[in-house]
Amino acid sequence: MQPPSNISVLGYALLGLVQQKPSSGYDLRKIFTETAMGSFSNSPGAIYPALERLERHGAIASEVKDSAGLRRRRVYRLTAQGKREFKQWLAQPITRDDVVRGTGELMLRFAFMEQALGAKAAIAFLRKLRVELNAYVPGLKQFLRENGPRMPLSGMLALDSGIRNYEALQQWVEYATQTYEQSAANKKHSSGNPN
Amino acid sequence: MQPPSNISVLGYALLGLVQQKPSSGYDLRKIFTETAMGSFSNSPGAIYPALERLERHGAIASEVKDSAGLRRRRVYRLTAQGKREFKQWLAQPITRDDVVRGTGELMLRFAFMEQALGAKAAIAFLRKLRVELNAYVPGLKQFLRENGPRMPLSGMLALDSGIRNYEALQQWVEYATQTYEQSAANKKHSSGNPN
DNA sequence: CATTTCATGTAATCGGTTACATGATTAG
DNA sequence: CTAATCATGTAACCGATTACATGAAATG
Repeated sequence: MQPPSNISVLGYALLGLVQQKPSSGYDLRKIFTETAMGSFSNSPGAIYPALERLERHGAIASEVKDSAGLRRRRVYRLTAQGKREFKQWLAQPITRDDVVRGTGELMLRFAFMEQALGAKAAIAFLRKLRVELNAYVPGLKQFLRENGPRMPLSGMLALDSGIRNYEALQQWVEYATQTYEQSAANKKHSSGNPN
Repeated sequence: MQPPSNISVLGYALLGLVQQKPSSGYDLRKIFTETAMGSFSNSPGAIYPALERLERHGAIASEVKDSAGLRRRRVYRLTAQGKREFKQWLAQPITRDDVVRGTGELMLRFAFMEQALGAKAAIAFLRKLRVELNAYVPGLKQFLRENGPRMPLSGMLALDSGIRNYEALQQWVEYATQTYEQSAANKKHSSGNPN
């Protein structure tokens, strides 16, 4: 239990992916280049050291596989400790800072949330996100109303773009909440906190 | 004319701000904490070294002012070279990577564009952004259609959120374009490339 | 057989984070 | 006089970027 987890966002992204499926560094790089997770670096100089750090930290463990004529691959899987730390990261309360700093990390957390914490946690996350957005967005709009006229047109528009982003996020929160409630209604079992 | 400009995004944000108005490090920190530019770090350990680098690089110049009982302030202004490099950054063609990596930097560029390059450049920027978005977004939607059903619900929704962001941006591009065309029509002069 | 793709690394550099330090000025 | 705010720094650390290196297997 090293000095309290200093895992970077990239680190958590990697944890989430190896949790879904044990993977090699190469697999993970491919995910970053080929799927919609392109906001992360796919460079070997980022991923391989990050994996090494996570392994040293005890969050993942590796095993070299030499299967069937293919080149040797070092496959990582999540350890029990890693799962614990990953869940902790997911379960963090949403802060205003999370919303200000950009919603990328929040979305990353949400993307992995259902699998790791269950549907109930995902719904609670959405509820809290709605609250934070409702607390934050009106201030932005007010700022635009008050200062917009005095700003250069492009500056004002850039700010407007940011606001529209948050508004789109608000709408998404409603949509996502509905989707979850429907899905919870459809299958009557659902959503106990999975191991 | 040092090794070709290695200015960071924060660096360009600072250039843009001191271009609008010569400022001290403290002024700039306040802007990052108090206005909607909160995505940038307001920590002294980020800003003061960044200003020093920019000055060493020759993009800004400083002057210590001791005006009227206040504490000494080191006020930075943009140099001719700095203005040149700043414009270069603004005038860069929009790449697909700019769109994939996140639209924050693009918006920062747009926010400063009118003042530094004129309305025509801003309109051209919007046109190019529209093209890039039209080239990128359909692929994302297709990916969602094809893989969504097989993804965990929260993963699918997170992807959907990203797409909605891009769609909101597309709508904003239309709105911003119209706004600029109106504003260009209103004042018949407008939009020659300012010095 | 040559080239591409698979797959994992390594080294230099550098910017940002965190935390601490310092002094001057204003407010209560 | 004390506390808060103004204002500028500094130092340790660390993660990401960039670029290079290597070598094996598959492809043409």
